[in-house]
Amino acid sequence: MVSANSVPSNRYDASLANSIELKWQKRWEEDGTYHAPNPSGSLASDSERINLPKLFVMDMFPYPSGTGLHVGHPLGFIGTDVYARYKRMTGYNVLHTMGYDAFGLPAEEHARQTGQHPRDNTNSNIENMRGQLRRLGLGHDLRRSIATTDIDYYRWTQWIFLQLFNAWYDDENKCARPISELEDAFSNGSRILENGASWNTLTSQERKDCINSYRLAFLDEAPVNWCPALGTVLANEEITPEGRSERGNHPVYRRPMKQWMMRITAYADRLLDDLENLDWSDAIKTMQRNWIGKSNGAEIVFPVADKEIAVFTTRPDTLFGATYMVLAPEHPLIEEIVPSSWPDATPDEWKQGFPNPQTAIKAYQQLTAQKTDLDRQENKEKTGIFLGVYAKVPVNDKQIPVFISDYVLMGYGTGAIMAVPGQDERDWEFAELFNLDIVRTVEPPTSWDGKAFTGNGPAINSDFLNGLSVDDAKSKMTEWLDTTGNGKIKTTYKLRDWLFSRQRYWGEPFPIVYGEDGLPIGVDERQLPVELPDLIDWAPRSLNENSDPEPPLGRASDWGTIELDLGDGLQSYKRELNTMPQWAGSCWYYLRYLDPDNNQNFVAKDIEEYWMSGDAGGVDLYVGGVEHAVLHLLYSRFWHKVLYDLGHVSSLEPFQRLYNQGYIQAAAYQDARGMYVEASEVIEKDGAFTHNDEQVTRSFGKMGKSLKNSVTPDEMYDEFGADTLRLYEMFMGPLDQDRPWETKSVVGSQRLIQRVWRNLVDEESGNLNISDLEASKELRQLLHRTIQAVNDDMENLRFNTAIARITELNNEITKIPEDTPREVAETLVLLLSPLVPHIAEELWEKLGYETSVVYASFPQADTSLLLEESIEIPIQINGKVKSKITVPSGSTAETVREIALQDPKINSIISGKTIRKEIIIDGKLVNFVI
RNA sequence: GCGCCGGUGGCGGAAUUGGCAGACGCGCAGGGUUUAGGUCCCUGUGUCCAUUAGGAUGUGUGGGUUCAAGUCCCACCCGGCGCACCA
Repeated sequence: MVSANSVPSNRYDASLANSIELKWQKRWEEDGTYHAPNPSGSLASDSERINLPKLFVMDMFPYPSGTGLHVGHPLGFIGTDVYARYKRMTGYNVLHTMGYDAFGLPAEEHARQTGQHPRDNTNSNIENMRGQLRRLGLGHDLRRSIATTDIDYYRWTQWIFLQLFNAWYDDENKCARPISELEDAFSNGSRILENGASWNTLTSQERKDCINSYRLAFLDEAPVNWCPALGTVLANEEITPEGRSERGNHPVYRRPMKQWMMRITAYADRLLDDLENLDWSDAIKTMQRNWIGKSNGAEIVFPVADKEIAVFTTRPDTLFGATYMVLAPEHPLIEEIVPSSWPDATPDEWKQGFPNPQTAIKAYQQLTAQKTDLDRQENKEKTGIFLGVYAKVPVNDKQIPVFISDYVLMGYGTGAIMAVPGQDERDWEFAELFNLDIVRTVEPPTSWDGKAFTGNGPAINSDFLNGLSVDDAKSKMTEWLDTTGNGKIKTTYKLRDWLFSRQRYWGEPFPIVYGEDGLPIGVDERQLPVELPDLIDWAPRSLNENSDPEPPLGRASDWGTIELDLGDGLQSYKRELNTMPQWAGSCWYYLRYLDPDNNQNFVAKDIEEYWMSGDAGGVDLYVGGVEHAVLHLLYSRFWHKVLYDLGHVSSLEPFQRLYNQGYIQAAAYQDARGMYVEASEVIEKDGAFTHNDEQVTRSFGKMGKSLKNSVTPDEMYDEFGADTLRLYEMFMGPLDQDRPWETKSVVGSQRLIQRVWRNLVDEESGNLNISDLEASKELRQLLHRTIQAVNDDMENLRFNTAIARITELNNEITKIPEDTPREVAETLVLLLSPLVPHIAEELWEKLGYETSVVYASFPQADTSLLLEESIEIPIQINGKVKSKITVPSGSTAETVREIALQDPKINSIISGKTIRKEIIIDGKLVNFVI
């Protein structure tokens, strides 16, 4: 039906946009337009592009959730797509694809609720998301797409696990090596056991235990984070600062359990040092540095009763100022040293009314155990109690009292400190509370009126250190400790080993079995994959903090036992029933993109070398949210370094350049009860907001289901089209910044495409409407200045300003009364094509090209056209602009000065006055000071 | 408390090395096209004063350096993020 109004039949509107978009999406898929050739293997081709420099662009892959995408999700995906398209047009073989991080809790929860197998649910979610991303026109090489749940994928995740299981960390050479080399070294005597025992005298069981204790993936009985609500244990990285689960915010309890661990601590120094060479934001680097938490210092041994207690300090130079010692309430030696009665002359305030140290200590320990981590953090009032014993300071033989207090943490250092109130604020506070001695060992400045002095200054009250600076005193004291055997240099880290097992169904099974001796054995790699069994029983279990975790795989009874021949005949083995955490699959997916069909190897060596080469090597651009700063990014770097050590990859780091995109936020509305109401139903009137005639209040937050403020891409396609959505998201602001979504502003981006279309195409007939005449000099100059600016912006991911420059150019084209000259029209289409690929393809085709615009050359500026013949220069008097003059470019300062002085306005201001100073900046401005 | 990032019109945001603040877009106002609304097109739009010409003022606050400061320096306020009794 032709409507009564007179909208031209070929106006660029949503329906035209949609038909163009669907046409090209189909064409691209049929033509394999975005297929990037590999140097060999199943994805090799005779394409010349293999000879171009490579570029590997990647997004943090999404979890395929059941609710689908909202417009906030694809911001980074569009950004990488624009960049990848730009680089394709400037002569790169670009690899860009998308995978799915598809193991995880939601699919399992869904299975519990519906009885549907997680695999079915996951696969349909992936299909749904693929469709949504395809509709956006993202230029992905879909042959390379993987899901972590694919058996052909997790087979190799298991293979990498075996690499870690079958490796140990050689501290001397600072790299991972095959575990067989360690065994050889022990048996031929080139390496001796830590406890000095002889390898030959060990039983075979003892040898296995010894070797197992060295593996990079190992079983350990250690306090872990047990979350009964989720039914699983969790890594430290998955616990919030409040001590709850990151997912779901459930309570978490610390309990010792035997679990799989990854020896990430062995890589602490390399993970820290190699940050230097990465092109990552300082914010993320700082977060990783904080998480690793390295501090250099010394371990000093204090005799206490008939025992020795080691403390860790970063300030060995202050040892002469140690006036008491504090142990963490959980310190294992407490029970062995606590006496049955208070020593003579113990001050009453140290006893706190308790009849003897043993009851006092017990009471304090109970008090601490009741405190949550949050209490312990928030309430920083010092508390503690005297342990009833004294320690001897090694350097001056002073007897100092030993306390326990919860301001000392068992999880850091040795769980014991020497307290130096003179140089430590916390110790000063504690010393005041218990009336303990305070000895300054660093002289504060004369103006100092504070308490503890933590700055630099000459050592005092410190015998052989007196007069030395803090740094010199540290090294001298460390030397003394070392030669006298009272201590040694020590480095500590906050980083703990990575808890790697989960009691979940929907994850990778471990390629591990247990023999009769109960020790873990790695499955032979030829027996991979270890496939997840199908489960029937999805019923939830009610667990509490005292329950033991129940791995769901334990319910698949046949599966748990297996007959294997591991070299000594067919025997029965028990399978590991835990599964790997979700981070396992995301640790290495970038490598599988490179060679997804390879069934001989996780990636072929030459293909890996081709795509991962570069300055320091790795993915050339990795874009994603800041929330993965320490989890995924740290784990992935760790695995990559292990693979590097074992010779499986060629680059030291996985991600050379990391870019954190911002989030799209949107207005959210709450009613009087504080409940969120559907944002799309809120009506604004005179600055007030109502929902069903009820007053609501507005705030801004991350777009999503919980704030009921989602806008879906589908709504945007119906109203504007995918190109408009892409353009709007790129135009909203810098890619790394959060920005509020405003549906009413989207029309501006549609107008730009509409005007470009109208400048090239007759809206009535749909025919090309351009001229073969040359562009005017002015237009051509503007064209080349635009080309220059857009290239610069694209290179630096500044898409918002690139779009502004293109808009300016198009506004000028709109103003010329004649048809648009072809050279301008073609350039405009090319400049726009990374941003709005569908309409660009359509126009490119109309312009007579038979090959895709995707591989056309991006315009390069003719620098000779960038110089202007004449330029406008502002003339200031006393720094304020009073007039402007136009002079030929390249005019001498003297000429500019003459013309400026002749300007009538300037002349009238300065006539009769003396010019005290003249500033003439070539081509920029003139300033007369009067 | 410590560290990092940020604060520019009604709104999103532009401004190489200090050199014309507010590019580009939204919104708004006026006009054109249209029976009307919408679409589309044109013009204007930091604030204040002035009918106009023009003038003053202006980048969180207060100081400073400079011929010239959104940009550099000092002190502070506000917002976001990270770390937080780490010895």
